[in-house]
Amino acid sequence: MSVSKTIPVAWQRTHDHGQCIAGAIDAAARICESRGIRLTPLRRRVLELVWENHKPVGAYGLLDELKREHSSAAPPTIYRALDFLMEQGFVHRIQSLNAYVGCNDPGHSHKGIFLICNDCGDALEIEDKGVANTIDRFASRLGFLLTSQSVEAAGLCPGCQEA
Amino acid sequence: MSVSKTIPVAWQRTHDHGQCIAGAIDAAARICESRGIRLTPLRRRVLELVWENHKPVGAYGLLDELKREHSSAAPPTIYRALDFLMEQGFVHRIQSLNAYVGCNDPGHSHKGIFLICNDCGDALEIEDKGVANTIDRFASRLGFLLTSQSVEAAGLCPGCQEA
DNA sequence: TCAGCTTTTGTTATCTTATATCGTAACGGC
DNA sequence: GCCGTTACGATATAAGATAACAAAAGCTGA
Repeated sequence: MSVSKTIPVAWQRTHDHGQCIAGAIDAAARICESRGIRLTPLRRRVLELVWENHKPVGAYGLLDELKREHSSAAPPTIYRALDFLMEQGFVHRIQSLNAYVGCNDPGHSHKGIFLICNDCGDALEIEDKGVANTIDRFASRLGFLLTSQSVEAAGLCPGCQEA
Repeated sequence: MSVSKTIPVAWQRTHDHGQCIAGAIDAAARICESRGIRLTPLRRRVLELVWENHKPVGAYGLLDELKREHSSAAPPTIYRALDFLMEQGFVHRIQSLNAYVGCNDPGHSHKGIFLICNDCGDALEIEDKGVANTIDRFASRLGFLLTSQSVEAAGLCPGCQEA
């Protein structure tokens, strides 16, 4: 894969999928192993499908793909798998899109930021402590006990601005 | 309204609704006036309904309330009104709840943070430049052109922790 | 090994949220 | 008063998510 000079590398990371999928699945498998839980064929396949789309995908999009090879699949099939994958931190849900995307860095804190392109639909996950810490400070100042947070920003990615 | 000593005042702001509704409607009316757009009776009523619930409300919840007095209301009625109110910055959408809430401070930047209580369902809007600026910096560093952002944190508010 | 438990998946139905589409009515400038 | 624009009415349907219960698969220990 060649890297354009006009587009920051960090943005392109999302597009660099070829080998990433296998890596992500392997990582998930190892994590499951170490946690003593089961990455069943179904769950593994859904995780693959999430990664094979290089963009956030809706649950029913995944379901359509899964049905091609697994005709018994129904909405609960997908949602159960996604719930599992999210609990384990392998997949993120993009709230503003009702869509799901593979986590670049499972095992980590999951307090990332998503930059979502309104044109091409791609989403870049940024790991950052700064925003999360600011939110933490606000919460504790107000006596609020945090359990999760979601930071999403939408706009136009470098590639789509050119067009 | 009395202010508990164990709960930070800022959190309680959300609950102080009595006079706020009229104020919010008036503010919206003035802003519409100055922008040369129309706060029709329907739109005004939907804005009131949003405020009358002191928590984020779903579109179909609003629709049920609207139907009582306006039997012709249907989903598009509510969604059109909400779209208008959001465009004008009078109402926020809470992505993680698919729900809508009045904006404490229309006319302002709309780069707030929401702290959402998983127990009582209340949402506190915090105006903060820090998080927004951090996101802006990330975006411009990556060449991303921002148009909107959504920062939501969930957990337990002070009141619900006591229980 | 197989009985009994836990976890996962199958199956059907239903619920919630949101849009598409097309027709009609109200408003506002000229 | 005409006419373009904007707003609303009405129906249908898409899209997203969950409830509830049955069946199968995997694990565990006698």
